[in-house]
Amino acid sequence: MSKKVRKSAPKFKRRAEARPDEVLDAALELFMKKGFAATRVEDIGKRAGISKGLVYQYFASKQALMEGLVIRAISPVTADAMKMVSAYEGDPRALITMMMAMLGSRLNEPHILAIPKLIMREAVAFPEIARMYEERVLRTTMPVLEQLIKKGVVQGYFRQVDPELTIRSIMGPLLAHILLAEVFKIEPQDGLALDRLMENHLSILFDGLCLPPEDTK
Amino acid sequence: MSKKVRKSAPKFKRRAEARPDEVLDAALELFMKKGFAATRVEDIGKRAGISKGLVYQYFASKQALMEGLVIRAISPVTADAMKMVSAYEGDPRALITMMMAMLGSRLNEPHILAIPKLIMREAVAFPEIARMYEERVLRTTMPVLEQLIKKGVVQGYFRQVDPELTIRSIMGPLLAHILLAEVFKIEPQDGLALDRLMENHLSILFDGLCLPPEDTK
Amino acid sequence: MSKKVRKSAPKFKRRAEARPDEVLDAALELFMKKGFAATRVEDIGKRAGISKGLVYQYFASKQALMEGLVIRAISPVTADAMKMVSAYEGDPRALITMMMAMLGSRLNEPHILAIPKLIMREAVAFPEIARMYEERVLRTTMPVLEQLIKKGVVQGYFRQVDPELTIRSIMGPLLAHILLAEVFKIEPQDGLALDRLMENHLSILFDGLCLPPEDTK
Amino acid sequence: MSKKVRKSAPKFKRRAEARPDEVLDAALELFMKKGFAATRVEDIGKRAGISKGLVYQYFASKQALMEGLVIRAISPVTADAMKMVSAYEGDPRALITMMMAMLGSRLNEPHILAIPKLIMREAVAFPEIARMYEERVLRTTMPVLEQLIKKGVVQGYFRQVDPELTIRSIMGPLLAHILLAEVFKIEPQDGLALDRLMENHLSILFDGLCLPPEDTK
DNA sequence: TATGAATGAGTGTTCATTCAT
DNA sequence: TATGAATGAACACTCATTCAT
Repeated sequence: MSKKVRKSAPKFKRRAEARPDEVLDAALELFMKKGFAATRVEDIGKRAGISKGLVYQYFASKQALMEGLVIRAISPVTADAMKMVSAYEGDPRALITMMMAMLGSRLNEPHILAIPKLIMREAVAFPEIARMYEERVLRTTMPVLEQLIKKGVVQGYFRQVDPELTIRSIMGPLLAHILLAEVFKIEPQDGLALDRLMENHLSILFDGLCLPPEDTK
Repeated sequence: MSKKVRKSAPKFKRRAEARPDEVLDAALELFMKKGFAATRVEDIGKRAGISKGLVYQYFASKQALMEGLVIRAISPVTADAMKMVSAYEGDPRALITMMMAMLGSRLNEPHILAIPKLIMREAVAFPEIARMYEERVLRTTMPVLEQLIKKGVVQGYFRQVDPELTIRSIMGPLLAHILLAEVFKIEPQDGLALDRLMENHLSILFDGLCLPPEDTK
Repeated sequence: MSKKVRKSAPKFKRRAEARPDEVLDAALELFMKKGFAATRVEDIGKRAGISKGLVYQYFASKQALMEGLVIRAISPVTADAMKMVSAYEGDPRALITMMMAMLGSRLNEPHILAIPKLIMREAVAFPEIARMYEERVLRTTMPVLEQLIKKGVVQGYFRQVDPELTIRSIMGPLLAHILLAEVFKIEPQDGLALDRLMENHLSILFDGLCLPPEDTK
Repeated sequence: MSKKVRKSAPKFKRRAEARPDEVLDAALELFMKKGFAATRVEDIGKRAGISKGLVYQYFASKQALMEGLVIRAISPVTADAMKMVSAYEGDPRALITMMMAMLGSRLNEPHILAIPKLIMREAVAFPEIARMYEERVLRTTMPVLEQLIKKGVVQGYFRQVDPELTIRSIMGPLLAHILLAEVFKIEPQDGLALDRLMENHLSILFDGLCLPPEDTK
């Protein structure tokens, strides 16, 4: 019974369509900056330019924001790229190089990069979300990439190697760099660094780290 | 790691010196399992077999527990291994292989592995800790490892490569595997997988992924 | 991470044993005065002389307070009185009169009366509690009371009447008075009123409202 | 009571006059089912087939809905019935029996019954409303009913009894039954039960519970 | 040293109420 | 007239931290 009547002048704004997306943007930004637990729903609202209560109009709970973030990020990632890859027929090295470059530049967009970073961080608190990400992203991409290696082996481009482990060798430094950069704020010349890392890395992968035997002689 | 809660007869007198360590063990276990924010100080005490209040006798705050964890983990890692490495003179490939094996087996101990994983996760909330870890661990090890590559190049074992980036190429898959395994619970045949991954990875690094030119002909 | 350190001087008190009971007393008082929904847990604590947080040490939730209230009230009511009744052998009118007097005086204690009044009010919001009350109190007392009427009929004290409905005729005005008094604040000379009501009521029940036939002639 | 939510084609033009009534119907239904506090204004609107905002066009606040409910219920009850009663001249037992029957059947209509039940429940939160109900309903009816008893005594139909208390004896079981039925969901054969209760009750009241003296002899 | 009772700041969430459209 | 987007006060509940014992 102790409801009080409004007293101060509220300022309304009204503009409903793009809101959920803006709220997700705000949530992502804050989750990244302070972590899920330390982010207040009210602050998400504030950053999205709306009130706390309106956030709940779009997302049923703070956790639903987290889920919404992942859902939104998952769809576009998967299908197209993989279709292209599985249709490719020539020298796999060219494709791998291209893909790594593309992936690198994609992951350079904070918007995209943020999601795997976020999942990585909050996976313990949200096992279902990590599972969902694995299911939808990893389970889709890994087999295709492994096929790529297998074809390369069959067609005589590569030595006999374990496809799955090789994929990990290829992707590993990229992921490790991203994740460590996240933690240790290696951001100044970030874009550059990533390109150079991948170039160096692929050159090693394809040519080997060691000097070729004939040069050694 | 697997401390049980003492409930009945305490041995003789509580060896108070070992306490902080047991508290840290408990904290580490819980921080790993549920994350820092979701772990209650009381539960840490319970797992260490003491009361909530006594935890505060040893650590001034929950955050101090986090710091204590990192402090404790940092010292032993650095010095010895690096001294050994910088003194090494022979074929760097052998040393790298050995080191990766050693690192892999060390990181297979959950006790050791937990710290970098924890830092990775909670770095956002504890920037100082991430900084401290970078300062004390990374800044010490990276230059030594880079020297190893440089020497390898100078002595004619390796091609001309960027030492820093190459270290990242070498370490990347190991780190990536560990971190992704963490998130996506790739644990069944974990130990094995890591060994095989490193073997495959180093073989690629050293020999190259591609078939040698004379075989191609 | 935004936990602040205590600043003001807290005053502790410490005295644990009788606390849950005191909390229930406070809760009962406030639930009666303002209703369940309008009562704040903090106010319950305040009235019990403790903090909000400590209330939760004893009762897991606000609703648990409600349940605790009913549990506490239920036990003493049932058994003893009913045992006495079922052992009684003489003129049931005397027993009924006595029981109504006793019931009336018991229900005059606000402590006792409050529970059925509370249940009545909040039953909609807590159907399980109403059910529990019915189960434990009504199901125990009604059959015994009906037996009393049946015996009275068998032993020639009463006319052939429906035992259950007759119990309701007997108890009805008492209950109705209590409940209406609650709502319409008929409290000034409450005690008196209730006694007089019961006396008048039982006299009517036993002798009938109408003049006896011989006086009518 | 059983208004359905209009979803599609609205008749012609909304007959705005009937709206407040429909809103009150919806409010009553929900207040009964879930209690005042647990009922959301939006749900009231939804059940009335209008929007939340429009509810506020008709009623200034949620509490005003409560008041409106009581206001609407109060008027029709009072005058007519009482006028009839005070004009009655014959054997008051017949009138009482008839009135109880009528009252019983009236109170069998959920629409009518709901108001006193609601007031009973929410009286604590709305003392003014309880007061209003007392003022307008009880203060009007009780004196008339008491007159009925007094006349019965004067005209030799009844023994010397306290009129007010006797009214309570007569009405008590009816009210008690209704209220307890409310709480404890005694609804299966409800209508029947009430009839039988009143029949049994009045028979006891008029003839007494005990066997008449001549039968005892 | 050791306990856990006690505190209260902090935050997720709800919902009555307002008002731009 | 009608809508529902928008607001923000209010409150249940948690838990780090303190301190009497």
